Amino acid sequence: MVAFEPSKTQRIYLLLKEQILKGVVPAGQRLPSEPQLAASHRLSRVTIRRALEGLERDGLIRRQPGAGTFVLDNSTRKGVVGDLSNMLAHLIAMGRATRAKLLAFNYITPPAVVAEELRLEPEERVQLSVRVRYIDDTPFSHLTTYVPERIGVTYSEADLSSTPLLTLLERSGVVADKANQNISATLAGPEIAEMLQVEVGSPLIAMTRVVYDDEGVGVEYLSALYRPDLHTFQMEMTRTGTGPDRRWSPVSSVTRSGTEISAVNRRKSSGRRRP
Amino acid sequence: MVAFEPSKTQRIYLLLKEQILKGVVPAGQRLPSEPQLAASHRLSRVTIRRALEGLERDGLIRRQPGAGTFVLDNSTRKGVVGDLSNMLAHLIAMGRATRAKLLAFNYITPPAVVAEELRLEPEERVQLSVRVRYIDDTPFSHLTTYVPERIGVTYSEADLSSTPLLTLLERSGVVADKANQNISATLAGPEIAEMLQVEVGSPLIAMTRVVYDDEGVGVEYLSALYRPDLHTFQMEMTRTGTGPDRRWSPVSSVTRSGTEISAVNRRKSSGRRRP
DNA sequence: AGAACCTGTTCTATAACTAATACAAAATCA
DNA sequence: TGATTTTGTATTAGTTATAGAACAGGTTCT
Repeated sequence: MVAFEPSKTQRIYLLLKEQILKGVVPAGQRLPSEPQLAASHRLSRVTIRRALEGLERDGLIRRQPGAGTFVLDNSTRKGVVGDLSNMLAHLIAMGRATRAKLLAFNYITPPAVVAEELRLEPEERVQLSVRVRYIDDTPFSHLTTYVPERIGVTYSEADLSSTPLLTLLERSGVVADKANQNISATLAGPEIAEMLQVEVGSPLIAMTRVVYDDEGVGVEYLSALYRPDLHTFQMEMTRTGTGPDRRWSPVSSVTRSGTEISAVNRRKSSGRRRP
Repeated sequence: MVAFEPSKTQRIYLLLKEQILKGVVPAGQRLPSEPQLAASHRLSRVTIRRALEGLERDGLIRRQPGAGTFVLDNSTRKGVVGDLSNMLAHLIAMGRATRAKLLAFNYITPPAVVAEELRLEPEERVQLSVRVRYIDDTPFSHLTTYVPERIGVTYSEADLSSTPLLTLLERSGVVADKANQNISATLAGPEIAEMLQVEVGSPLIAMTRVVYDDEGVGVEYLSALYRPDLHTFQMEMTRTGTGPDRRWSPVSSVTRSGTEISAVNRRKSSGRRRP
C-alpha cells in the first residue's frame, strides 16, 4: 500500500510516462529538449536524462543525437492477453511455447487466509506449490497454489511441472465447479522481482482464485502474480436487463481467433466504420 | 514497465511485506528484532526502521516499545469489492456515500489509441472528461472518458458530475450493447498520485473499457485507475463444457447481499464445512 | 530487584544521488 | 558554410540517504 517518497528520477520518469500515454505529446512528435525539461521541472539535466533512459528502455521514445527525442507509436505494443477463462489453452493454441518451472513442492499448514477461504478443518494440512510460468523463455507469471492434502497426494511432483493443476485435479476425480476470482495490483518484492525478471518496485497484476467442487468444498487456492507488460485480463461484456436493472454481464467465453491484442486491434480497425 | 533501482528502504520494506503476506511469520508472532534484521540483511538500523514504519502505516504490524514488533491479522482488512458488472450500483445499494468530482471537460481530437478503438473517422473530435470518484470522502478511482462529439453534446457538464456516464448515454438514446474490458496494473505518476492521495510509485489497477452500441459503433472509451487498497475486481465463475473443451465461464452477475469482502468472508466461513 | 532485550531518539561519518557547468559531436536551418 | 540547437559525456560541488554508535525508557524473564 504505502510506497516511499520516490527518487526525483522515478518521479519525473513517471510524470513523463503519464503524459506520453495520455497523449499530451502525440506519437512522432518531438519532446521538449533536455535543458528545457530540466528548467521547467526545476531538475538537473542528469536527472531528466536518467528518466529519458527509462522511457527509452520502455520503448516509448527514441533519442537521436543532435536532433531531439521523439515519442514512438505506442498503440500496437502490448503483451499476451488472457481472457479470464482459460488463457493457457489460448497460449497453447496459438503455438507459443510455454513452460512451467516448479520452485517449491511440499506439505505445510496453510496461512490463515488460505485455511479460511478453503474452509479447511483446523490443523488440516495443504500441499504448497510454487511455479513460474514462461512464455518463449521469459517469465510472465508466478503461481502459488494451496491444495488440501488429501487431494494433493493424488498426483506427483513431476506431474505439476508438466500439466496444469486443474487438469490434474479433475483427473483425480475432483469436480471443479465454482470459482471466485479477484484481481488487484501490487508491487514486486525482491524475491518475486528476481523470479519474474523485473525491477523491485515494478507493478504486478495480483490475482487470487479459490476453486470449489460441486459440494462447495474448497479444492484449490491460487495466488498469482502477472507481469502487466506480458499479460492482461480481458473480458467481453454485454448489457442485459431493462430499466434500472440494466447492467453489464460477462459474455460466456468464446474461443477467439486471435489472442494477441495487436491482432485483435487489427481485426477491429479493419471493420465497419460509421458512414 | 521499467522501475528504477529502488531505495534500500523500499527494498527491505517490500521484502518484509512479501514475507508477512506469504505467511512466513504467522499473525500474532513476533518479528526478529531491529538489530537482528539489520544484521541479517546487512543494513543499518535506521533503514530497517523506516521499512517497519511503512509496514506499521499499512496496518501489517504493531510495534511495542520494549517488547518487539508483532504481525497483525491481515485476513479481514480489505477494501470495497466491485464485481465487473456494475460496481457503482453496489456501492449505492450498500449506502456508502460516493461522489464524483469533475476535473476536466472539453472537446479535443483524441489520442491515436482512442480513435482506433472507437473506430472514429479521421479528424473526428471527442468529448474528454476526467473525474475522480470518492467513497466516504476518500478518492478511490480516476476516470478518463472519451465520447464521440455527436454523443457528448447530448448532456451537460453538470450532468457528468452527478450521473454515471453510461446512464447519460442511454438517456440520450444510445444503446450500449457490447463492451470490451481489459484489466492490468501500473504505477501512480505524480498527477494521479495526488488526485488519488497515494504516494508516487504506488501500484494501481488499470482498466480500460470500450463500449459499443448495437451496431458496433464505439460510444465510450474509458480509462480508469483504481486504488487496490480500496477497490478490487471480483468475478464468480463456473466450470462448463466437457472433455478437452471444459473451461471457466463467468457467472452472470447476481446482486450479492454484501459487497464488502469482509462480509463475504464471514458469510463463507460460517458456511458448511467438510465433515 | 536486576539482567537482558526491545523500541524510540539523537548524533556523526560515509555513501549515493542530484545540481551545475563545460565541452564534444551530430543535426537543423538560415 | 556557419550559427544554433540537439544529445552524449565528463567533472565538480552540494544535498540527501544510509551506516554506525550511543543512550533513554519500557518489557520480559530469572
